[in-house]
Amino acid sequence: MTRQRELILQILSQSDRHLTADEVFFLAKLKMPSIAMATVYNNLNAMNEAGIINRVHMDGGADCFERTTDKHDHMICDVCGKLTNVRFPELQAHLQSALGREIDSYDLTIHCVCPDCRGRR
Amino acid sequence: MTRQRELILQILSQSDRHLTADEVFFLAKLKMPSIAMATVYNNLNAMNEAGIINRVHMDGGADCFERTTDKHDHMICDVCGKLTNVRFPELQAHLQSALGREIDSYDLTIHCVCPDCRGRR
DNA sequence: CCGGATATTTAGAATGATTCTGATTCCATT
DNA sequence: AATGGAATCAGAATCATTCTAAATATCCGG
Repeated sequence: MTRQRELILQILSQSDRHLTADEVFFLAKLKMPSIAMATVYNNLNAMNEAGIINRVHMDGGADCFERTTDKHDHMICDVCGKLTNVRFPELQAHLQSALGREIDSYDLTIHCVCPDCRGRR
Repeated sequence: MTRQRELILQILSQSDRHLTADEVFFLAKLKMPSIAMATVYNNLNAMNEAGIINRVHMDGGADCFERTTDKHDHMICDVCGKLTNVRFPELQAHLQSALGREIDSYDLTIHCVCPDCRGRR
């Protein structure tokens, strides 16, 4: 656990939203001006593989990262593009029994219109 | 519908697996040596937006494309990396009622060990 | 506390997928 | 045959991400 990794993890832990590598880099530079982009990616990748953080793929944009909490899925608003977390506690078991096979993991992203945008129409 | 688009669609329709833009380009060049990569991407994007084909994101690799058939999800083998289609006919309705909101669409990718790799251990 | 092995960081170059650009070609219509 | 609009082409450009090689930090046994 280097100072750089600690800082990156702190940034992700304190953020209330998903951050791109660029955003993490920008925020990290405020606290540690010498930090390099490669370091940000190195640590994001390492922590992602260790399961400490999650990488989230965004269609037509840079990947986002978030501090891992409990297993959850993602919902993207078709109107404003906001990414939020949703939870379906039974889903893995459900898929597993429908498939008749053990599942290691799954990624689910739902596209819908978020409450804010729905109300605004 | 230009000759190029027709060819690209034919290539995807006749393939028994998901193809990257590069693979489509290679196969298209065999039939039409003057075709350009930009044309392949233009048409893949246009047909994807029109719902005629699907773009499938692959972790750490180029996106893949397939001719659209019925709605289905994807399963990637953690061992050999093979991508196969799976169907959960009830899933969208299920997610919708669990979420209490209308869903426009969703993407689900399951990570597991495919039957071939399972048997081989 | 010291020396050396190992891992990490840094800056910038390199990569790879995809998109953009501007000129050209195609096709349908007049 | 002329016109206009859309699609194509080749190659340059872009963007996110990874790689490289040198410098630095960290850790461990003595």
